[in-house]
Amino acid sequence: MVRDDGSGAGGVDPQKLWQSPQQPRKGRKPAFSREAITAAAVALADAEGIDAVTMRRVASQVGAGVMSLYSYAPDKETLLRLMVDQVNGELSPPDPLTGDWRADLKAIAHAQRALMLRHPWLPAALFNRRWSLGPNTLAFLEHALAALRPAALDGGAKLEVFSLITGFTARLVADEIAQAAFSASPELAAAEARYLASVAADGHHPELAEALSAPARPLTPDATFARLLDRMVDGLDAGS
Amino acid sequence: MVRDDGSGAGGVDPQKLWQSPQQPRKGRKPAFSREAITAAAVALADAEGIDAVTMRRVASQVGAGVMSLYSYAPDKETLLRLMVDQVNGELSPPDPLTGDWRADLKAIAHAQRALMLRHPWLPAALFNRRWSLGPNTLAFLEHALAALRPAALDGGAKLEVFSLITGFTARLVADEIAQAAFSASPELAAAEARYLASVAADGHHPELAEALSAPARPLTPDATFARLLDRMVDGLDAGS
DNA sequence: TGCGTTCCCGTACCACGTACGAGAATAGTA
DNA sequence: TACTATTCTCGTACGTGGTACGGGAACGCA
Repeated sequence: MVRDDGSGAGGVDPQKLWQSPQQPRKGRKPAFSREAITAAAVALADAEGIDAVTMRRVASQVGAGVMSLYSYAPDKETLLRLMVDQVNGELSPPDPLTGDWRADLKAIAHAQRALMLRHPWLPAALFNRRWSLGPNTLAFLEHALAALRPAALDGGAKLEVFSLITGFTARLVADEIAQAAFSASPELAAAEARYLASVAADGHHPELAEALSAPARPLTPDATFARLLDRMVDGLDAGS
Repeated sequence: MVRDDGSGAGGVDPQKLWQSPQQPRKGRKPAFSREAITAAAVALADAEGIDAVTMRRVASQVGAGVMSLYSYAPDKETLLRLMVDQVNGELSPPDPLTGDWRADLKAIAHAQRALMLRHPWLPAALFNRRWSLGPNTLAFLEHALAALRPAALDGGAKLEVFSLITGFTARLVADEIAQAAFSASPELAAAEARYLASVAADGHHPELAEALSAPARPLTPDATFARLLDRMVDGLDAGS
């Protein structure tokens, strides 16, 4: 079951998860691999959305029985964490650092945004579960911390900034994706527009009416993201 | 099924949902009410988490049969939207505006944070679904737009700022809640600490090792939120 | 060859959202 | 007062989901 809030606090010991004790020599040889299973799950999520990622469908995609998956991940929640870490691997190798930490931070955010657009389920997957620091995620975090080295921030603040930028990016990309899906359905968009028009006309929401009556700026999502990111990053270096 | 990404774009016409055509005079009288059902769902989510909100449990809580709920909400997704709008009603009446839009915006964010702490499922509920503008949400949005009136922003930018502040608050509160749940389990926290220590000691993550070795600042979540909020809001007024 | 170990996966259970449709309650009409 | 149309209630049932259980198959080693 997909956790919808922050409670529950994840259940698997990270050492058991990420630091596998290599192959023992005895017993039947594994017919599949954690990587292949995770890749199949990612492909499914990319193609049909996160709801398509069920244990049955992932299993059939890799040619395994359903319960075989449980030899590679103790539960579905863990499989989702593996998915997140696997796609984070696409962030390597990152752009080399320039020494300008603001510019480097922006480059990091842009790379994350591109990743999230490639895997539209990623923003929600990040929001819904606690950070799970697999090897790829750790590598990228390490890179981000290196980028922040010239900034006058202590360790905790650096981690905070990284989390903030990631969350900011996830939110904007989620909006962007939702907006795209929404606009793709003319009837839904029309219904929404009709509703907003009736609200604006009811006399109880003058500010909203005015905000909606402003001419829609033809800004691309890219421009909006870049502009807000600049604001946010430039606002970060005001001394504590 | 809980939507986990932004796709799917919600399915109910907002006019049908929010602008009910009052009571028709004919037919059997309703035994329950949308408000009571929503309140029961909210109470359940507050007490046991969002996963406890199932149609069966909500129904038994209000003393109804399961299928009776479908006379008041066409599906579970809609019930979740009703929940969000109902708790947004707790934001009224808001603090009066001072005319200092930055201060007013901060007050708005603090009110939202308090609401989210009271209803820990709210951040994820907001993140996972598209904005659903029920009457209470609209009233609060109207208030926020009024607060932004003195700012030199066009209509679209005001809406953007509101969305940004809400998302920022949701993210920090989600972290805060997750952290609290995590710390509440000594064994989980210990396992994580052990894992991080081993990562820091592996020699491949010097920046992370340094960041973690910094003495933990004894900052309260309140202070952290206030500090980051100040940075963010003060960074907003740099001209576009 | 046998044994211990590891992995594969068919079957089964329970919980979920919700479609269907029969029955009960109500208001308007004759 | 009957009749009827309308509106709501809710028991049953279906399909799908995660996953516990446990028997059997494949492998390394003695």
